[in-house]
Amino acid sequence: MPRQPSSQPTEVELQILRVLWEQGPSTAREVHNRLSENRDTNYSTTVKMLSVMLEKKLVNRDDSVRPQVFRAARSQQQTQQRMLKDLVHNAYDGSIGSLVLQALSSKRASREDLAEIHRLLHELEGGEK
Amino acid sequence: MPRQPSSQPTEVELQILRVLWEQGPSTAREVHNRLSENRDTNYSTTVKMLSVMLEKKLVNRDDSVRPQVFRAARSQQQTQQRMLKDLVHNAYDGSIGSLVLQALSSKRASREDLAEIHRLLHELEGGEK
DNA sequence: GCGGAGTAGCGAATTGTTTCGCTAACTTTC
DNA sequence: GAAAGTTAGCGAAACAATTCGCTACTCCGC
Repeated sequence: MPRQPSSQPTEVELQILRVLWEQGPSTAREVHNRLSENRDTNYSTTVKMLSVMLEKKLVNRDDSVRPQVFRAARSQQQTQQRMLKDLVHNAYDGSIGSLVLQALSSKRASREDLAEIHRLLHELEGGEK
Repeated sequence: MPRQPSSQPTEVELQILRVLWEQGPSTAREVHNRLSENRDTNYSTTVKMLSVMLEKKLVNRDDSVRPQVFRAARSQQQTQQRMLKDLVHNAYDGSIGSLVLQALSSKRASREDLAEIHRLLHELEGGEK
């Protein structure tokens, strides 16, 4: 019996998506240049990954220009959201709270983040009757 | 050129680990029974997965008793911690704060969780001079 | 100690991921 | 418009994850 496809971007795919999120729509060459700063990888591989990701609809491709331009199909936020949800579901028994608790206690967030979190927290608590 | 192994438990492995965390040290049969409540899987598969996980050191096995008993090699907390760290690193550019913000704003945690988070937050803020 | 039931494990098949060599097509430059 | 460089893409190889059939082993009750 076959196994079910994961639907989540893999590690390498995520690296490519991050490039696209960071520097916006890019050619294969541009993606590759950025990517090869951190990983030792061949241009062919980058192109292939992009074509695989195109099939999975993780990216879009604009064929009307040369060279072709790739875009992330989903925003970073959407993708994070989904991955986070998956993690909570798979590893935290669905409890966001316990994830947050662990995140906060394990390492420290920046001062600004803490303030922001505090603000948001008040809002949430206020929101509840 | 080969690629590097992931080091993180996969989805199925995680399911097995969750069984072990929840019901403690268990035989293959016990793991399987629990597992097959949710997924349609063969006993052979469970045994194989356990043996793969043994090689990866995700679980320990006590051979001195029959049938053999499996234990999770790491606690749920440790595992969560590591997965969380990975997610933050791979998808959130290392910013725990932004993960927490998203977690809190996207869905709501339970009332108790919120209170707990609030308490912890005070502590953290107080802790910083 | 034999037969049946459950346990342990190997090895192969299948699918998914990542890699890159090689070729073709297209662009630019002279 | 030919040579040189760049881009696009296919197909195969290497490896990882998941599945299960089949076999052998262990243990129990008789």
